[in-house]
Formats: sequence, structure tokens, C-alpha cells
Amino acid sequence: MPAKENLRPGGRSARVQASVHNAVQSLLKSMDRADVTIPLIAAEAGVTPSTIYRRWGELQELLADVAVERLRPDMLPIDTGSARGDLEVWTEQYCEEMSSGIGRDMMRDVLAAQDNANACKCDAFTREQIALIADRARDRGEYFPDIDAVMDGVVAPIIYRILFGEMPSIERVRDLVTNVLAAASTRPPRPASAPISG
Amino acid sequence: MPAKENLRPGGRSARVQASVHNAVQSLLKSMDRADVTIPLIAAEAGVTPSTIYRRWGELQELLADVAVERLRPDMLPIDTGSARGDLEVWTEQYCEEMSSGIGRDMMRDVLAAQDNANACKCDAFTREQIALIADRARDRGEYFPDIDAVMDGVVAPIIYRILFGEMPSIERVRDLVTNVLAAASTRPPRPASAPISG
DNA sequence: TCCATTAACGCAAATTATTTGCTTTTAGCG
DNA sequence: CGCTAAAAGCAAATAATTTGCGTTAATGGA
Repeated sequence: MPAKENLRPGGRSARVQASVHNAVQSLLKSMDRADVTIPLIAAEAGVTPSTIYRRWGELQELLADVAVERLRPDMLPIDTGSARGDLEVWTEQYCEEMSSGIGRDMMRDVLAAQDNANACKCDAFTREQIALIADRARDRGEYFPDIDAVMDGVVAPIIYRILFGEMPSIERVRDLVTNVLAAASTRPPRPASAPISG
Repeated sequence: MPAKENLRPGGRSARVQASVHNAVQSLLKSMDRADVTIPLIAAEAGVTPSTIYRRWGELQELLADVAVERLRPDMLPIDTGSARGDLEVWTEQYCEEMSSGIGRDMMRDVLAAQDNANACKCDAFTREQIALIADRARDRGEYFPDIDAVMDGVVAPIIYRILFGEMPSIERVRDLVTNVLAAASTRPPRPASAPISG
């Protein structure tokens, strides 16, 4: 299950990794994911299959590895001038990305892998984006809820519905934001969680 | 991707399915899930591998199929005499089951499958259990929140955290229940969601 | 009850994927 | 610049998956 951590960062090793990642993305665009195999990826990347087997072990791990890179936020949350606006806009965009076919597939890939490190990374990405919005709100002197409250109140319901079969409507998403902002000003912060082992 | 729907319900076909399901459960108990293969399951079940390939297509679909059966609730929510008590007890038990190694593996199996019908089933199971608690509350004349509010406020945060790396503490779980019950009596019901296509 | 129909199964051969032992290349470092 | 070992390539061995075809038996109608 070791993926791209603790490997030689330079030269050929990095080139191979990039080439394999590109090959995966390219193949996923042009064909059904059920037909993507490791020998196929290897051919597309110009690498021998055993290299992929030794580095990623299974297709699932490689797909998770590629997916988490694509899920990494590539821009700052839009600054609308208010905490509510920032959170609303960010949430709507997040929901749209995640509920698209590609977003759902990537999430599935990340969750399907044996190694849950990639899932943790995705959670961290989301928290970072919300933290940026929160910081901005505090700089403006606005109140903003705890990150955990936003994760529970906004992110979790959206992701749950996407994973378990219903896509949330835009009205519901706005509602979630409204409720978490309303609750924030009337409830004390909540206790923290414990990290999971396996 | 057709799993066990629209197949001949009687005799041999049903026997084979039961035998394969049992074989999967038995093997998952005695060995690492990464080492469970279709030929192995076939041998344990006393069937030929091609039968499994033709019926389930991939190991992932079979695992999802078995997992969803194990996730089906096998008893009514405990009646504690009050809506709050019922929901608290049910939630704590649900959280415990889902965050155990077996529960997480089963959820992973269900979500990893191409076919999301099994995931929808799991969602439906959960909603049914909550609906039973809600019905009981109404029979007693107690107010009870909308099922969707409980899914968003209690179930989704628990599942999100289990999937994305943190196990919720019992205090947080109680908090979620408290909040959804508090909100229920002060907020109007929310609009419904739209089903997902793919 | 018996027969016709056909879905589902079993078997085995063909194909494809995965693992493994060994050799070659090259990144990292003194 | 040369050493060392991690990572890659290659090819043979093993294992999984697909497929064609004959057999079994569930279902439905006479």
C-alpha cells in the first residue's frame, strides 16, 4: 500500500510517477473505468507493468492516488465580502464538483482504497478551505462557526447524500449553510474527535 | 452488474447464492480481505469460479452484495420510553457498529461497487429505523424531527467521520442528537432532495 | 404429472493479469 | 567520481478471468 510517499523524489522515479499519473487520467477520460487495467496504464505510460505493481500494489491504490491529487483545491475560496457569501459560494461549488460524475468517481476511488490516508487528505483539504474562509471572517470582525460545526452541518450532509444515492438540491445546500451560521451564534463550540487507527 | 435481482428464485440458483454468501463471510472472518479471491470463494462454496464471474462480474460487486445483507437491521430500535432516549440509544449503537472494523469494511465494500444500488439500500435501512422511532414518538404525542433532518444532523456527520478518518466520540454523538432535537422544535421542515441518476 | 423451454451451472481451453527472480539503470551521497 | 542501494526493466512462472459448449434443473403450460 505504500504509494508515492518515501520514494526517491528525483529523476527517473519522479518521471515514472508523473507518466503513470498522466496515463491514468488520460485513460479515464477516454474509456470506461471498468476497462482500465494496469497493463493498459503501463503501456500508455511507457512503463513495464511490474513497476506499477511494485509501487502501488493494486489498481485501486493507484486510482486513489490519482484521485486525491485531482481533489486537491487549486484556488482560494472566492472572497464575496461576507462570511455568509463566502461559505455559500464555496459550498455550492464544492457540491457541484463532488456530485458530478467525475467527482463521485474520485471520491469512490479514494474511499475504496485499503489505505485510508488518501481519505484523510481529502478531509484535510476541505478543512483548509473552510479555515481560510473562517480566517477571513475573523479578519473582518465577523463571527464564524467552528470548523467542525461546518464539517458536520454542511460538508457531511452533502457528501453523505452524494455517496448514498441522492444529490442535494441547491435549496438544501443553502439551507445547510443558513442553519450552521444561525447555530454558530447561539451555541458553544463542540468537543474534538479522536483520530482513527486502522 | 446484475447481482441477485431478477434471477431464478428457486432451488439450485438460490442454493448457490446462499453458499457463495456464506463462503464470503466465512473467508472474511478467517483471513485478510486482500487475500480473498474469487477462485478461493468458489472453492469454499463448492461452485465453479465462472459461476461467480457470470453472476457478479467482479469481486467488488459480490462483496458489496454480501455487505449490504449484513448491514440490514435485524431488530427494532430499542424502546426507551422517550423520543430522545430512543434516538440516543439507536445512534450510539449505530455509530458503534459502523465504526468497528467490520462495519467500516462493509461500508467501504458497498461504496466501492460500481453499482450504487446497494448504497441506496443502506440509506433506506437507516431511514426505516429512524422512521420507526419517529412513529413511536408521534404515537406518544411527542414532537420528532423530519427524517431528513436526522439524516443530515446525526447520520451524515457520523458516517462522514468514519469514512474520512476520524471516529466520532460518544460525546459528539450525543451532541448531534441533542442539537437535532433542539432544532426540530424551532425550525420548519426542509424541502426534499432529487434522486441521482448514474 | 409430464414435457418443452431456457436460465443457470459445470468444465476446460484460451486469454489476460499478477507475481517473482534476476539484471540493469540511476538517484543520493561521501 | 565512484559506491550503494532503491527503483526500473525483462522474462518466466503462476494465478485469475473470459469464453465456448455441453449438461442440469427451475419454470410454465399442456
